[in-house]
Amino acid sequence: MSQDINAVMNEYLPLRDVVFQTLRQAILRGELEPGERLMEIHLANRLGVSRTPIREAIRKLELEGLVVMIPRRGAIVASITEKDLKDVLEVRRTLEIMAGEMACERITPELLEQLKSAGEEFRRLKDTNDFTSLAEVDVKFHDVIYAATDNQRLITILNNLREQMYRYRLEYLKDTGSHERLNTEHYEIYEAIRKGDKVSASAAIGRHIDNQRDAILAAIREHEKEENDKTDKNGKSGRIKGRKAE
Amino acid sequence: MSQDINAVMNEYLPLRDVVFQTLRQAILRGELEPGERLMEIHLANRLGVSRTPIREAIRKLELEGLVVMIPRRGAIVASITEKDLKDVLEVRRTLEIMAGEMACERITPELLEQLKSAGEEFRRLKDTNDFTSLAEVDVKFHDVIYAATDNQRLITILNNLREQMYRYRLEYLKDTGSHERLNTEHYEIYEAIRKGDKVSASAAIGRHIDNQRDAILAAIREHEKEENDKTDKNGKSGRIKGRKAE
DNA sequence: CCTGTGTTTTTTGTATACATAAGAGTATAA
DNA sequence: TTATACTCTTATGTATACAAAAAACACAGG
Repeated sequence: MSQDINAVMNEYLPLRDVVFQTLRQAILRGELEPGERLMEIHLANRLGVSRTPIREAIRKLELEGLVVMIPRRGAIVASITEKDLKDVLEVRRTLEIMAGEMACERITPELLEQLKSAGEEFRRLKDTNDFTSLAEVDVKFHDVIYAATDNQRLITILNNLREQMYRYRLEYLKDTGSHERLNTEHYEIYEAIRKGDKVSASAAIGRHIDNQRDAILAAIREHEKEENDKTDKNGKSGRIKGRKAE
Repeated sequence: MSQDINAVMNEYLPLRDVVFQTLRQAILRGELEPGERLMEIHLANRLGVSRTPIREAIRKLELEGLVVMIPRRGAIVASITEKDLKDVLEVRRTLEIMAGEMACERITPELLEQLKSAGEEFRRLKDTNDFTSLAEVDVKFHDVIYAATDNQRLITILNNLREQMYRYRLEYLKDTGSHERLNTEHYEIYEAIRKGDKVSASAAIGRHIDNQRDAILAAIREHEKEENDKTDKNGKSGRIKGRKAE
């Protein structure tokens, strides 16, 4: 079909973009740990390209805040402090509420339908152990609300803020006890948007993010505690790359 | 003084960053027009560096959305549609209000003092024709509010959003009729924050941004009308670089 | 055992080289 | 005149080369 032809036509991706997406994923998934150095030659060999695309990808990661440059030293994976996360969540809370209120006014019937399905799918999955799918559906749910705002800038910013905590998402979704509450919250949000009730939508989304916030912060603290225990016990911590940077 | 030593120590800036800032300024000030191509060799010669730093700077501009890449064709300066600007202003309005409310709670006496001075300085300048200084003071006023939020992520996003319209700022500040109103608005905002009155602060900032919005949109429409008149009259429009891109 | 110094290695920052795609221009044929 | 094929130019995309800074190391001296 012509769709395929189009796909082939758009198939061209500069190496720098491939590298960018690869590194980005690796950082957000935690495969590259905070503090770990990104050495150009090493990455170039590993990915089978020259330093040039690597460097250009790093420039983008730099602007996105996923890596930090140390002059004449190169890039290291940015570490997120608890303060950073609180800041991100504070902004995200405001913008998620904004998006929800806008969705109340602007959502289309098709998107409303999609929102419903996403909610239902979450409900179906909530008692399974398929955390990856669960995370995807959760993303989908919010994506629909974003799309309903018809504000591309808002969507971009919200996606970016959300991705900042991607590393912790799976972590806290493993707390199965919260699934029921998440499900309820989704339903409340859906209902509020369906009715066009901005006040309820705002309140529900606020609660939703607050709960997420608490869960993520708890997960982080748990995670850090484990890390400390590990390094305390055996000095030669399992991995070299785990080193925090100054 | 030791401040100077420190300055010298931090004096090192990779060429890519110099180029980045240079190009960025040029775009935001309108020296590089929307649709204009950024050709690497040309820029390299002009700035006296090789293509490498130019390319790395372009990668950052790309992520920031200030340029758009066309595959195997290079970068062109992104053009802002009216919809884009409305989107930006919509998000900015929400976040400026958020910042104002946070400032009500968290502002320190020193920052409050700075806010007062910035307001007063604006008042002093408002009847002069020094639009550049006026713009700077206006920036300063908002910067103080941002600083008071103690939320670095919010500050970064707000700065970015504000810069998106930098190209139009001088334009609309030339409308001297609005200066008195701007001055009043600044005072209202200052007073609300001083009192810690979130409701008033929110309302005042909302009005402030709404007015700015109207002024900027008016300036753009005026600007575009002029452009059209120009190109309509003499087919060979004065500049090659003015060409819009597809 | 620690400390300071000179040397080597590694890695970045920048420049340049080379292959290829896209576009412009040109000549030729209908 | 218009269309088409062919060349030629230009600019990008990627790889490589080279200089210089920083880190790692070794070694002499206290």
